[in-house]
Amino acid sequence: MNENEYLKLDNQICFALYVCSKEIIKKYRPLLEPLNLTYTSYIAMLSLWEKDGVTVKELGDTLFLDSGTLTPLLKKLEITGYISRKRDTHDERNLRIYLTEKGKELKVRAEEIPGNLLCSIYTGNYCDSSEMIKLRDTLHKLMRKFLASEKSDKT
Amino acid sequence: MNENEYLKLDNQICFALYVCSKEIIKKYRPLLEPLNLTYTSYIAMLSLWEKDGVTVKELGDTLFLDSGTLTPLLKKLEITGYISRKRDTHDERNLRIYLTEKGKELKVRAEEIPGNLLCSIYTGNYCDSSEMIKLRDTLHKLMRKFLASEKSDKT
DNA sequence: TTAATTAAAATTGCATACAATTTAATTGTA
DNA sequence: TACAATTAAATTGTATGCAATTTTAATTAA
Repeated sequence: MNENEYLKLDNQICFALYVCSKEIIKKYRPLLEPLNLTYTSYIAMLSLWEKDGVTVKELGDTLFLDSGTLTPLLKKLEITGYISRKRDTHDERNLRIYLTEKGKELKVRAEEIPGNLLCSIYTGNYCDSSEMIKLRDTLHKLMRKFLASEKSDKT
Repeated sequence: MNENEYLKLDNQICFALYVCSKEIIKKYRPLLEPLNLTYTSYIAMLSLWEKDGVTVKELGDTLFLDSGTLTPLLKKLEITGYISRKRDTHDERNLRIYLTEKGKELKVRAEEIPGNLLCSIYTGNYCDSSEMIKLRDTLHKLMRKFLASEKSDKT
């Protein structure tokens, strides 16, 4: 690849990631709207369905989001009635997020979403399942790198 | 993969794309700041360095962005002095974007960015170059799918 | 034990993204 | 030729994202 090629849009991995991420998120919209969720609140719920009672900090570490994004998002989820926000009794700095009954019940309705979404992506013969698994694994390797480099930033 | 697994965050390809895209864009920031560019204005410049004189619509098709995002972005690039915006003489609906001399000169300074960025991602032994090429190819397949599905949306 | 430091959320300000609507220009058609 | 339909930008409104700062609580060190 010569000098000039490096600036070509087609060679930018980040641009491809950016486009694919945005386009898939657009496809989530009609599936999430009936549940009163946006994509960001959806991944927050996914995380909480796996483990709730976590602090904003812990949730942010999992979702790669900071309090500037999470605070208003979680306030809305509380208003919608899916979660409650309570200060930790032992350390008042921590705000802990708990699923409400309504929030727990939502999981059942959410279960059909991944399948519906995959339908709109997989169909056709562009990508087979093994290629998607390989994709996910490569991305997870990258994510682990970001986690590691964030730690070293603090040093 | 059983029912419950589908909602696990680790199995969401979109979440992995979303995180990787955001984290890489963060790494661009310090490299782009000296050039007075944000990530979005950077990809707009990348596209214009390949081909300028295009309409907002054409640029939007290339970047997967709409006029709601591009109009304010391009106005800023015009103020910075990298581009000029001129209505097409033959069809006044079209706004054509041209690089200024300053905008063309910027390309030289931008040439070191892809290399610097890759350094901050590749280093270590998590991802080798062939894996990144495979990643890019898979993402390009997905992008072509999005293009195709957008066309069919209009039908 | 108090002052300095650290830590977690919240806040502020700026830059996207995009759906939906509006405005202006062009095209197709009766 | 009028006029409806279409098209391209721009505008409006909502929801992020994140850097930087502020606020409050807890911890550490003098």
